Amino acid sequence: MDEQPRLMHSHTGVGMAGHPGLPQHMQEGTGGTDGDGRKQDIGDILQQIMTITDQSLDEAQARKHALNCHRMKPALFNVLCEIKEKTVLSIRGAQEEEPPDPQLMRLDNMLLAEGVSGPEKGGGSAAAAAAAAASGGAGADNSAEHSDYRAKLSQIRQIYHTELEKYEQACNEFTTHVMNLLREQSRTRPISPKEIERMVSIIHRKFSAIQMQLKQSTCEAVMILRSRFLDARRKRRNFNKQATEILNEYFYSHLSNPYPSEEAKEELAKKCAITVAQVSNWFGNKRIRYKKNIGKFQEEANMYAARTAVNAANASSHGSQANSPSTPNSAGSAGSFNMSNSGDLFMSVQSLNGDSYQGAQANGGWQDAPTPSSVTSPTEGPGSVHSDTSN
DNA sequence: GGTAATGATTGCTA
DNA sequence: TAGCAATCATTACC
Repeated sequence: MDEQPRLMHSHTGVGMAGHPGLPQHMQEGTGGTDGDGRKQDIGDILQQIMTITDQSLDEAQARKHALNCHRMKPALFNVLCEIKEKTVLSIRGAQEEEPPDPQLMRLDNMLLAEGVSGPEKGGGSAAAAAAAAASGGAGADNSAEHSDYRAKLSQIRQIYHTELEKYEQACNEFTTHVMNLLREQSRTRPISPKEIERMVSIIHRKFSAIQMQLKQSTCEAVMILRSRFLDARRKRRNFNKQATEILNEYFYSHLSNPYPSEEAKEELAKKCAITVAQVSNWFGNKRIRYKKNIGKFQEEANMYAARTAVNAANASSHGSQANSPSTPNSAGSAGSFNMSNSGDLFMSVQSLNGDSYQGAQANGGWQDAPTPSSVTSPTEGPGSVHSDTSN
């Protein structure tokens, strides 16, 4: 603001006539008496402006009014505006041409993808569906989780839009205020419409920085929500009874070597409607918990052994009726897992007969257990179990 | 609310 | 890289 007197002062010495920026009507007739008169006018105006601050308020007001009504005032303001454009504002102008902020673009894209900005339907539920699919959760619980996720996302969306509206309103109000102020001031100091425009864009940039903060916080909130939704550990569900039974059946029927092959894991996963990784986790947990407390699992082991024995017996009688005794995979509920004819079954039956069910433990905690394929081999019999335990 | 059970994760090892 | 051991976090049950 204080640059104005300096500008004026610097140009008073040069003289307005003949100045490259001087409008035609101010430059014409510089050689005649009319031209001298105009020079005198401009000199007077500038002199009055320069001394206006030395005067009392009333005097200054009166002088200001007189200046405003002066016939040369519009021309003088034009010149001053042009000078301003060519000096200070041109430097600023060069800095204004900035590419769109990549950070802001990322935030906008994310908010759009998550359904926070953009149309109400679609993004959010799509994200929820994707998240649910990624979590690997099954069936009934998902709908409740979805609605919970959507409700929370909707809350975030609502807060975001309310805040955004507030910012936009505040920005508009402030912009209007500044524009009015500058228009008002343009009566007493040289302010071009271009300069007002520039000021508006500066204000908008300041407010968009605030908007970016809002977008960033919203993105963070969505990220937290998503991570909570996706975090399987928080949303742990016990496997259903049938799945646990299938896994236990396999475990106790392969007690001498409870290490299912990849194929067996896949088969179990399919049967239990869980992932292969979950099958691996389950067997890992089961092995270690069984080993730590065999006594506790004794009853469970006996139960599954009895069940497997019954299944094997049924299958055997059924097989003899069908005249096909050499089809090991047909026996028992475990079907393709080949639980009949295994050494583990022999051990289980032994335990039913009152023997201690320590066979599996006797092989050194499975440290020297044979490979899964050898255990599940149809040719394997009780003898192979003893060879296992002998290790 | 306390506790056991259980599925998942992490760090380490062979 | 699979498996072990410890641990975490949640669920189920009392």
